Amino acid sequence: MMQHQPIASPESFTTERLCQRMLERHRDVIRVQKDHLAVRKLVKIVTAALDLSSRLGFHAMSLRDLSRESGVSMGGLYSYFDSKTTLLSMILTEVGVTATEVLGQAPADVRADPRRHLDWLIDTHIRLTEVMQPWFVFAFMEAKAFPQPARKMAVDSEEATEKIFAEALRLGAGRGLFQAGNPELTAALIKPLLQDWYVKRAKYRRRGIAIGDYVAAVSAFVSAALGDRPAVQP
Amino acid sequence: MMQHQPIASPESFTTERLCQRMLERHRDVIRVQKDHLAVRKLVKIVTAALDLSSRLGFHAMSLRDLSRESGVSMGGLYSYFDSKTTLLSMILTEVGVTATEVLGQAPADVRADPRRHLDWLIDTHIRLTEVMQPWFVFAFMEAKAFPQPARKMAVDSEEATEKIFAEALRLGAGRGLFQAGNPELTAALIKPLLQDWYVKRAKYRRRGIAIGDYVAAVSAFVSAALGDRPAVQP
DNA sequence: ATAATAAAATCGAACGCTCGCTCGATTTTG
DNA sequence: CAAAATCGAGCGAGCGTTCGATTTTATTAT
Repeated sequence: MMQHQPIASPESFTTERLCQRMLERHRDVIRVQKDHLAVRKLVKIVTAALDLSSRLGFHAMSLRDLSRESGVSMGGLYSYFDSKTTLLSMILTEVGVTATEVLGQAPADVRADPRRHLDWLIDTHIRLTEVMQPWFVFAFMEAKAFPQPARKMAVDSEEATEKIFAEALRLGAGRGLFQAGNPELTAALIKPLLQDWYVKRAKYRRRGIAIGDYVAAVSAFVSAALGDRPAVQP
Repeated sequence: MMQHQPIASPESFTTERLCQRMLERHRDVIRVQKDHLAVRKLVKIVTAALDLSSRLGFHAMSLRDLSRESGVSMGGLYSYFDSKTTLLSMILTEVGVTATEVLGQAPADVRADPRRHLDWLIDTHIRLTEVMQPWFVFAFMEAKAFPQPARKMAVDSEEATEKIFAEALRLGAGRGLFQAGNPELTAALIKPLLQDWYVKRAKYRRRGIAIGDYVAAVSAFVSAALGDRPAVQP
């Protein structure tokens, strides 16, 4: 608990840690008091919820399904949320907060160089969504079913990410590194390239494309589009 | 009925025509016999279904919602499908078939030039999904809820589209027009750029980005990434 | 034109079932 | 042995679906 925590890298976001953060954030709703018990069950519940939702969608998942799959009784579930919709919001919140937090944490020296910053953003985004794949798919697919406040948060989180990209592009264009006539539009086009990795994860797995290949491909694709000449031996 | 039909352009796929095709394809399930009556109601039902689904998802839409919104009674709905799942499949089938059909119809002279073919594919894909936006969003979002056969069709349709892109890329690379080391992966990266236009349609509308701007941006982005130098005055 | 009529299309109340959710009884924990 | 955590049967509401009654449609006879 008190141990020193390194700067959060994508890999550090295990389900366990995410559920810990979830517990802290929703202490008012979660009625179980002992942390170690609460986290242990939360992991079971959230894991089952993400799994069931990914198969048929959150709405199609009944709480009886969730109870069976997680091994927590119907009544027990309601010690962790006060409605099915609250569970939805809790998961989404965690995704939004984490994404914004991680992507805003580029080291100063990386941020100073727009070219490196862009590569760092691409790499970090893809690696984070790889580690939290079920979470991100959930947020992406169920976003429309959110209650108003959570929904706005999802949109804001998406826009925040795009802003970070647009800022790096603008800075790079200002220094004559990129041809980015319209940084906002270019950032908007980079986003779906990153999202495809988790939205269509099964496709890339089927084709045997590893995460490193994908990062490299997106990175090359983007920098070529920006007018960066690919690195060649002199 | 007997009138001469031009080569299908994206714009020709009105809801009315799509429902006509839907009727022909599902004559065995649809119990209404008079075509003009059937098409008129199908338009109402499908329009309402796409609208309601886009708001909360297909599963969350009850048939009472659909009945109210479409103006067709509960019993009446069941003259047009034999289960809620069948309605889902009917809409998906129409999307898959139409996409494959339209994108495979590039004129011979266009197909002969990989550069033009690529631009044609980008332009046609975006314009088709613009005209059929609710349909494509539906297929994209509800794909996981499909019964096995319809689901496979969705995946196949997606792969078919990508194959057409990969083929053009391979041809162009062979002629030394593009740097496309891995046509499959490049095609896989182009796809989400096209999908973003309909999946995040609201975002682009909010930002005042017109379809022509988007087509141009994707086209420029892709050809830059492929090593095509942007056209400049000599 | 109009009225009569059989077929087609439409309707909506009713059925059985499953849903989200609650709460008193029971088990586990420290 | 309290307090905390967990359980699962039971509640009312709303679901997808059905089906006999009713209205609309297209055709025929006047």
